[in-house]
Amino acid sequence: MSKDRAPTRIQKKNRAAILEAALNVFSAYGFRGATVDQIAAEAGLSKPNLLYYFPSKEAIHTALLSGLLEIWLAPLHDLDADGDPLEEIRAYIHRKLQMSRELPRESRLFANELVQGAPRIHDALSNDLKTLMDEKTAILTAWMEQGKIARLHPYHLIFSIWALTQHYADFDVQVRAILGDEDPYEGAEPFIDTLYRKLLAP
Amino acid sequence: MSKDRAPTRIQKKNRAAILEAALNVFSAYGFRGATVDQIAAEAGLSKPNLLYYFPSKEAIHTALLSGLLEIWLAPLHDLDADGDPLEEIRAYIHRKLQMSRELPRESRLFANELVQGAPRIHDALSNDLKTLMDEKTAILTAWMEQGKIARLHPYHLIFSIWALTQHYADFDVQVRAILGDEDPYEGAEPFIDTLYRKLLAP
DNA sequence: TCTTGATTTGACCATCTGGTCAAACTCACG
DNA sequence: CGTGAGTTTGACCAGATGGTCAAATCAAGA
Repeated sequence: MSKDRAPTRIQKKNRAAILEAALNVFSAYGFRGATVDQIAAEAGLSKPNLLYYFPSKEAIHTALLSGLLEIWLAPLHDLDADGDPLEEIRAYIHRKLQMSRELPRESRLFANELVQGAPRIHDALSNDLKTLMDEKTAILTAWMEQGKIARLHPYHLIFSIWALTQHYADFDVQVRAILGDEDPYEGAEPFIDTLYRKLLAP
Repeated sequence: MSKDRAPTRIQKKNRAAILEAALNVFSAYGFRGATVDQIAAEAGLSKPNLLYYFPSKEAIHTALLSGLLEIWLAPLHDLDADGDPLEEIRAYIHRKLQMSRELPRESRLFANELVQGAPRIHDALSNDLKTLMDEKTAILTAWMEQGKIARLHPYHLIFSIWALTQHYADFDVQVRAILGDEDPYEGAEPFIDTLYRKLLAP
């Protein structure tokens, strides 16, 4: 592979195809359960060809995760201290729920990693995520002290939003086994909205 | 192994040791990520000896899951139509949260399975779980119609309880990366209690 | 104690899996 | 075109993994 040149047309196409395929396979089977052959087949490449673009299975996984982490945390990043408290939080919830609906594979990719102790993203959790959390919970705390929203444990407030929204992507099979044909998000959206409206009222 | 006789002392001990070891390993690495050698070592047996008690890796996993499913659904089973609505629900939440705290491995065992599409317990979800859900949501709906609790989508109400309680077991690493030394359940218990108190008020 | 069934194990096997490599092929550009 | 860099592949390898088996060891009742 070229040393440091700008990526060729083919490189761009194949790298993208590999990451897309890896997202499918890793999110469905976990790191250990996924095989390089499977990813290669799904990307329409031979295994050696895939390994021409990424040095190892681990490298693909890392590239995927770090590439997606930013997207994943973006909604929380957007929480604005200067906006209307209730509206900001509701917007955050709305974006998170939308992400569960539109990016369920990404959600399950992280879920797989987390359930198994996050061996490959432990650092990102303790650094990037922790920092972002501290920053945003400070905003929540300020709102609480100003009496703009109910006084609650700010960390658990965020946890609850994560839990409620990602549940629908991560445990999709279970939700659908119970709801049958009913669209999960049809009911989830108003339910969660009501929940936080009641919870956050000062 | 004996055909159908009562299990010997040794059989009892070893089967129990295997299931205990398998719970550790499967919950931490998922089905595919776990190895028979690892389970055998953790159970203090040689691999062939382990396979003398269970015919295959799959069989161990199945035995574990079906053996635990009952325990797992017990709290919901206990929800009593004749009790006080709010107290019944709060007691259910309390039991679920306690299970997350005391049986995190079991929670992650199911989480691993669910995130990956529940290939091995799909039937149990559509049958046992679905049946139990329908039965219990009927109770909730009745309570709502009697004006004893707020009118909400009963399925999503249960989902929310699952999501909020299991989050602490399943994504333990993430929670701890953020809370540091603080005991997650210390804050979670009152937070969740407050949440449902506000949510369910008619 | 002796015997018989239960238990344990070392050696082994087939398959899968991540990864390598040299050779072949393709493409873009002068 | 021709050429060199970029791309692709068949063949291959070492180690891991699930599982088998015959032989050895152990335990408990007659």
